[in-house]
Amino acid sequence: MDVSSPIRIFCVDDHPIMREGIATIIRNEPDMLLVAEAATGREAIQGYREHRPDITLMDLRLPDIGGIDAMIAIRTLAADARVIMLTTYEGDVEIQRALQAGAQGYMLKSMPRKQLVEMIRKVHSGKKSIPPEVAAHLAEHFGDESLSKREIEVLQKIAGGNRNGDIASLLFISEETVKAHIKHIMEKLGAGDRTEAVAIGIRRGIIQV
Amino acid sequence: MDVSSPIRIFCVDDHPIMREGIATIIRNEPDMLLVAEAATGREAIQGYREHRPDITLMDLRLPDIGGIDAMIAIRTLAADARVIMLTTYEGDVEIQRALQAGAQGYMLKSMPRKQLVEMIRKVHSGKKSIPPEVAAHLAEHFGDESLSKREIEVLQKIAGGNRNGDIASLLFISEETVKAHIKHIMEKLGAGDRTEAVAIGIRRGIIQV
DNA sequence: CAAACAATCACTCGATCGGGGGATTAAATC
DNA sequence: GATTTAATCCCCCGATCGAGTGATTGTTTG
Repeated sequence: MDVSSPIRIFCVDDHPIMREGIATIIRNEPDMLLVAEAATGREAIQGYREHRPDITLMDLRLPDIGGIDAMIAIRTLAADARVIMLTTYEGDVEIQRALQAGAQGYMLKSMPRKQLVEMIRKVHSGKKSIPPEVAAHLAEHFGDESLSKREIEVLQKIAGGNRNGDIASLLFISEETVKAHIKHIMEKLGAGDRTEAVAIGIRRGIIQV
Repeated sequence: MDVSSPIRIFCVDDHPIMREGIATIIRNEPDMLLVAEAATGREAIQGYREHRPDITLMDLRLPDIGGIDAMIAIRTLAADARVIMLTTYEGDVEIQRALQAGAQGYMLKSMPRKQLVEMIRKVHSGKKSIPPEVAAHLAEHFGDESLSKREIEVLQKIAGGNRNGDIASLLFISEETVKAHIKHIMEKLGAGDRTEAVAIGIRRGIIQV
């Protein structure tokens, strides 16, 4: 291990206690250095620009700009940026989106310390890293058709208690079209009715509550 | 501050990183001492019995026995046990249940370090402590009628995509009774239809997804 | 270019839902 | 003992939903 150039780490999380924990873990690793912290997506982008860290640990849920969007912004201004998503489980859709958007690692907050530092080293060495627990969640819905933008929009309205006619008015389309969308949503999610579709959508992170 | 007898703290959380953060924060407070850690509800009860801490910091979501039930068990064997719930926001119903079950404090993981140590001192001195952010969530639904056991059961079935007839069979009651329950559920939650009732139930922590 | 997909709309029809009116019983609370 | 609440059941009926079976247009992709 090259002591002269430690892995420079940037930690983004809106929970101060969590940041404290990450800071302490990194402090105990001689080959790592925490160079900056951020609590929001905006701060994350700004902080990356300033510090140019080797590894960015990014929470998914942030107050202003979400973790995935912040990562996309960072990777736009530095395509080689290495980002590890560090979060509580949020539904397979979020994992998928994060990896598609270029995350090199996806770590659950419930995992042991050791696994975190191992993942940091692995990603720093240029490899991607997805723990088996995360991969399992991903595999569970692998190959499932994902909802289109419009379908998600409709599902969101359904969750709000809107009837088909209401949704039609809100989206400026006919009620028949709404029904077609709902049919597809139910098929894709494997739901028996609109209500189950909402429950599944929330569980899988497709819509927010 | 009496240096000879620090506040003895017991930390229960299934996230190792979070425990590390709490440990570090407490380590920096000269009048506090972390005497034990636990990662599950069962371990929490066992750990309390062994260490008899002054303050127990308890996460709401734990793998085996939930935080609230673990607290109830602890308070059964030591009625004067002081427990602070430390969690991400889970819905007002959880806060309410925790406080009703005897928690002396309710802290969100998104709050600053300082507030945590202040709460620990306050609760140790015998006061209850609920931060304004948490109180606001509580107030939002204060006075709302809560769902009965049966109603929650029905709501859970609705979320599973069951039709009224199915629910009737599953619960060995008539479909008319199911409809009566659903009517009450929608009234109490202020939902326009069964689907919105499910969305609200999930958001408020009444049913799990 | 063909194929696949997203998004739009139309018509029918039986099943399901939810509002409106009740009612009874048992348990808990006052 | 009176009141409240939970849980159960009944009938009627219009509104809504979801299945079935279509179609058109534009975009993306192999």
